Amino acid sequence: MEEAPNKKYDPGSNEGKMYQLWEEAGIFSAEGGSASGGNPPKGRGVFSMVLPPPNVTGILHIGHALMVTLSDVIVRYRRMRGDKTLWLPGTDHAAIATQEKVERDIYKSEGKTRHDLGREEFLRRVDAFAKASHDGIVHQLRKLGASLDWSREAFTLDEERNQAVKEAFKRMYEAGLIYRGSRIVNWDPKLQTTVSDDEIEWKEEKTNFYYLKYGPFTIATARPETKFGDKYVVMHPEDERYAKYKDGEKLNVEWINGPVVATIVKDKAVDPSFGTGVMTITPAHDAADFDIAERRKLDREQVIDFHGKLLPIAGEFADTHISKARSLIVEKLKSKGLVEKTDENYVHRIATSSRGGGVIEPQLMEQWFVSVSKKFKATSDKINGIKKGSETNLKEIMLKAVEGGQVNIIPERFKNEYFHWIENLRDWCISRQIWYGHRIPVWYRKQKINNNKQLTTEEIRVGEKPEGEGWEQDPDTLDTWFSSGLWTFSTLGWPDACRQTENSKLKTQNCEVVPGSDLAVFHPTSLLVTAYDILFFWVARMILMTGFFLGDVPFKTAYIHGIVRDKDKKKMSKSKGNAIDPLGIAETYGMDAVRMALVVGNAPGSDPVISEDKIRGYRNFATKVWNIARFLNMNEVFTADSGAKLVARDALHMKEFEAVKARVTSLIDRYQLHEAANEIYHYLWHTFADKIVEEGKLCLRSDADAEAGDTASTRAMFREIFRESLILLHPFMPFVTEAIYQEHFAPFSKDKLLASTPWC
RNA sequence: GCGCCCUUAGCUCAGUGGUAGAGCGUUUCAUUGACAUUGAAAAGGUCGGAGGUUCGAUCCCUCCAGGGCGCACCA
Repeated sequence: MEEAPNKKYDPGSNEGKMYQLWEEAGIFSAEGGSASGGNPPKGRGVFSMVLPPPNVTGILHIGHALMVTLSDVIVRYRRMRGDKTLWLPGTDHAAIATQEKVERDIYKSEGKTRHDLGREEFLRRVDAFAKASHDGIVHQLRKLGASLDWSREAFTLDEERNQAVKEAFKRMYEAGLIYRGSRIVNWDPKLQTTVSDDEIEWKEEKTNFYYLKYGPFTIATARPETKFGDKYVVMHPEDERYAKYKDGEKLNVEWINGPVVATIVKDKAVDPSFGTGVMTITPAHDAADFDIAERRKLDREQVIDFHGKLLPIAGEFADTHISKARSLIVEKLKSKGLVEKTDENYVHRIATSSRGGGVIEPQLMEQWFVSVSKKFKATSDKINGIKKGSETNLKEIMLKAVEGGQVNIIPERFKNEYFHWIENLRDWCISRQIWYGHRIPVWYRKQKINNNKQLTTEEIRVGEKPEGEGWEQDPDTLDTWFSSGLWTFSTLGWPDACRQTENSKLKTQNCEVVPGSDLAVFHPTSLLVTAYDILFFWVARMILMTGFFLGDVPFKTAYIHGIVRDKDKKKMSKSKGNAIDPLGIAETYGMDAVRMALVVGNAPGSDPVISEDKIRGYRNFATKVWNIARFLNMNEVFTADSGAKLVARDALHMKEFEAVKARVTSLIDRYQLHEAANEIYHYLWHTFADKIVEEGKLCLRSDADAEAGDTASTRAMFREIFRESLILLHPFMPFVTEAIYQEHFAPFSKDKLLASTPWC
């Protein structure tokens, strides 16, 4: 026996068609997208978002699907509400991540390093890889149903964004916020570059803790291999035990490679209760030691080179890699009788690079930094607590923007983490010793900049390549987050859309926004949807950059979602093999089902657990909705007179449905998407289908028993509730709802597409 | 060390100051004209523990236990 046609909803044959329909109708464009045809009606606003640009390191994973779905639900809703709606797409060059990926691939297939290929050829390879990734990502975003305005697509490393980066660098440099400094940075000897504080992963390690004799003192250390240059011995000024030693006093001590002159330093940084209360310091390889050296103007000497090998200061151990040196040095110390005891169960934490897993070696290096505490004059009153013209700094801007409520973070608990992070924030090292990324827009002639020397304009230029001979560009590139920090406004036409005012004294940041430009219309953006793992990397830095360049916030609300977990609560990742590929699974169950599974039950900020079972459950729901439509169609509901007078029972159903509409609407407005989706799901299946339709069947079938008015009333009620249910469900399950709408409603509606039908 | 979060049905998670919800799983029954990707029903929870506030607490407060996370960090 043959099956009835279209018994099952077939996502495969519908989803592509529906997306094409939307794109061709131009409804995703900010100009034509809203239900009112572009210009927001009175009382309606403007709604804008940028897509957190996915890294061009490969394909999208389920976490992207989550972010895209949550965003798309809201964007589609706002569009149906009649707002002038922009959702701006783009991709991120992801500097270090992309470079590393390509380097690995090349090494695997050709056995060559980037140095073998040379900068130019290597960058060509990276660009080719990035282009391919980009194309895949764009394809995937369409598959996900993302209603993005493709006419405004951007890339963090394209020409416009490069202009923005150069301009931003220049203005910050001129304001004194970007400076070249010699500071302790996190050096990754494996990748041969600095990494930011936030890219550090701390790992616990059990190791030996050596108590060494240093003249009359005993010092404790886990890293004897760094101790060659130690000539300062530090203790707390009020430590009774060492009261007889005076600050600045010099002592001769026998040390690893012979006698050295040790200088006593009394400093409160030492904790008298830890170890022996005395330590020697290694300012070139430890941030805390460096602070002391900086404060007390002490010498600092590099002991370990950038490849992790000991320098000549180590004497006989010079050129030995630190991983091998430790045991050798301990042997020597023992033979000299300098090892007092060894604690074998010492647990401490070592810094590793989250990019490549290499052990970080703190190094004293010259790098470019953004100062988070240097004062400058505020250029606007837009952030509560900071007055125009008053002195402020980047830290304060980041703090006040959230504290004052200009940026609302959902869920609220992330505010605490954010504040905590800012309190401890140090200057941001923005230079990277890699090739892929925005080259630092600084040119030198004759000599390089250094923090002790002021260079003239004959020696340094910032911004654009200067005319004339002999200029050489800084070889480094910028931290990828420098360009993504500009994202909300670099994508909207900054700096061109923001003319600098000639007569302003605050030339560096101040500018006038060109009326009618994207920047004027859409910035600050309404909402940012992103995962909590980049709260500091990105969210905080956007607030920093926008605060400085526009005196404003980048977005009014940040909706922070979690990290997708598998059934065992493990983070999904390709390397673990537990990842669900959103597109692969959607081929089986349909993208609508994947989207619902990502939304329902996933409270803001918490980690959603996604399993194939859950997706299958919502696939069943899509089929259910499809079959409701089939049933109603069989019973001539869609061709019914929608103006029929409703009998009391049907009017009651309508009234109850009004309450559902109100709840769904209010829940979306409050970003309770997980509840909103659940509400409409329940209503459609377990109230409308199971109760109202089942009950109405009698009325439709046994015409003999029913009054004509009853039947007409029931049909009209079915038609209206179902039509509006499709509207409520559309942001969550856009494909199946549009397919049903096209088949049964479009010919009778003056609006052609469900996606641009006004919200009910 | 400072701070945050979680602990609810067998599993994974929502939720609320007033008889507890979803997905999946389990049990029973129904079914050839929307849908077995179904329907009807059932089993299953003293909402981590102990106090407190309240007419009433799973929800608010305090403490405790277990788990997770952020930041800082000691040589």
